[in-house]
Formats: sequence, structure tokens, C-alpha cells
Amino acid sequence: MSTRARARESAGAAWRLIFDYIIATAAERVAVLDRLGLTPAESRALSSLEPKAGRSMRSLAEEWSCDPSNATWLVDRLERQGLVTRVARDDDRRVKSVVLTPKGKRLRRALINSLYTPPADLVALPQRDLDALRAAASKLPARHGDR
Amino acid sequence: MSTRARARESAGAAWRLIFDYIIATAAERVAVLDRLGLTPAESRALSSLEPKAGRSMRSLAEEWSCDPSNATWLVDRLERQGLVTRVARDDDRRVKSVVLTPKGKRLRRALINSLYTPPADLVALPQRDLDALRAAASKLPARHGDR
DNA sequence: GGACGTTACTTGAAGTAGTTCAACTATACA
DNA sequence: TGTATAGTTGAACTACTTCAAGTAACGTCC
Repeated sequence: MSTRARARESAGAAWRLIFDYIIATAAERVAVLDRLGLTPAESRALSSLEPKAGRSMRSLAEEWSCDPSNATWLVDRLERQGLVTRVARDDDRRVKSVVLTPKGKRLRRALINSLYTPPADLVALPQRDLDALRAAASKLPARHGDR
Repeated sequence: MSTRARARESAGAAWRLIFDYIIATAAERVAVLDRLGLTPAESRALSSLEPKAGRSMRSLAEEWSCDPSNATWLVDRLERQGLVTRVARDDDRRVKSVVLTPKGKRLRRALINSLYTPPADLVALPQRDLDALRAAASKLPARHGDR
């Protein structure tokens, strides 16, 4: 068997297991959003907003690959919940900078903390496996995509 | 540091990396569904249906944790697309068995094949890491949850 | 410096996907 | 004959998407 084919086989097996595990734990994440009173779209929006820097509507719409009017709609929702504010940017008054409020920052932190908390099954793995998992995963590209 | 705390730390780091990677690759999976003409709910429905055995509406509604009427609605959609058929069970004529048609089986296979194909970044990892990843992941519970 | 095309964002209307609830039918079971 | 169960129907609602049209601010070219 070629080196390449061997890699594909191992990667396939690993991916399948990981993917299944992600699906199996999906309900926990739904429960998190539920508890925080967020829809999936709202949670994605929240995690797109860094606590320090505001972001233009356009850049958000691009990250979410949606229509600008959709971004307006979603940011409206967040604004009505007091999670973000819009501020017109001084250098270009067409651009609205979407900024997290203190409440928004707190909720974002709570959201990320919950989602980043490893499921119990994972913590229960042998330390050797956890280290290997971490080492392997750290070599994956940390694409700053639609998170 | 306690053994426990160390596990939590490694698991946390590993989980965070994996989680980010799953989010980063989410668009690929959306593209798969798109290509196959399936909504997320339909794809979940399809993968709940084993090619060999039919399943009652009730058991489907339970697996999807939704209202029975919701299951009716979803299965209606699949049936209209020729992916499943309903057959009344002989031993209890109240129960409808939802069965994949040949077309449904083919589509399910295509769906699972696509989703189980590991992303290129993963295949590109060193063989050593892939083996470790696979070994670690195989120790996770393969909960047969909402997949 | 005033008209002109462009860009950022918003508004409104229409549509799809999915959820929830209450009411109903048909079958089973006691 | 009643009561429970499996499934369906219909109505109302939320979350999201798409598209077309509109407003305001910017940049530029004469």
C-alpha cells in the first residue's frame, strides 16, 4: 500500500470516529445555546465579534456568507437584546461598526467557555491519548473561518 | 497538578482545537448537503434510516426529539422525493414502518460517503499523528445518538 | 464645487424550513 | 365498551433567506 493510501485510510478512520463523536455530542451544544437563550445564528454572530474591535456589517455579512440585509436583520436582533451597539465610523460615516456591549461580552465569554468545555468522555481518556490528540490536532490549520 | 486537572487541561486544549476545526470545515459539509439537494433535517433523517430495517414514526420522532407531527412532516418530504415509503406493519396496523427506497439507499450512501471523507488537511497530517488520532478517537463512546 | 457612479447599509415583501399545539382517525388491547 | 397508542392534519409561529428598491455618504472627474 502506498504511503498516501495509508494516510487516507488512517485519516478516514479517525475522521469517521471524530465526526460521529461530534454528532453524538451535538445535543449538549444545543442545550448550551438553549440555556443562554441564543439561536444558532446568534451564537455564530456573537463569536464573530471580538471583544476589542468592532466590525463592519459588510465584513460580517461576508464571514457569514449571507446577504447584507440578512446581517442587518441579525445584528438588529442582537441589538434589541442589548448585546451589541452600532457606531458609525468616524473616517467613513457609511460604515457601521458593530461593537459588543458589556452584556454582549459576558454572554460571548459564557458561550465560548461552555462550548470549549470538553465533554466528560473526552476528559476520561488516558492521558497518553489526550496528549497525542492535542499534538495531532494542533497541527491542523486553525482556519479563521466562520466561527 | 493533580492527575485529574492535567487530564482536564489536555482534554480542553484538544477539544478546543478539534471543535475549531469542525467549525472551520462546516462549510464543506453544507456544500455536500447542497450538492445532494438535502436540508440538514432531511440528511439527519436519511442517516437515521438503516438500509435493512424500517423504523416506526414514533421511534424516529424520539430519536430526533421532536413532535410526532414533525416526523410526519419530514417523512412526507422524503416520501415526496421518492426516498422512503411507508408500510403499515402487519402485526400492528397502527404502526407505519418507514423504509428507504432504492433511491433513498443510494442517496444515503452518497451522503455518508461524502461526510465520512476526511478533509484534505487531516489526510496531510504525519502518519504517526493519524495513527494516534485514530487510536484515541476509537476509545470514545460511539453513542448511537442523533446521527 | 457640483454632478455621477460606487459603496455601506437599511427596508420591505415574499418565501422556505422547522416547531408546537390541539384536534382527529384508526387500530389495539383490556 | 372503554382507554391507550400510532400516526395525521391544520393552524399559528419562529428563524432564517433572498431579492428588489431605497437612502446616505464617499470618491472622482471635469
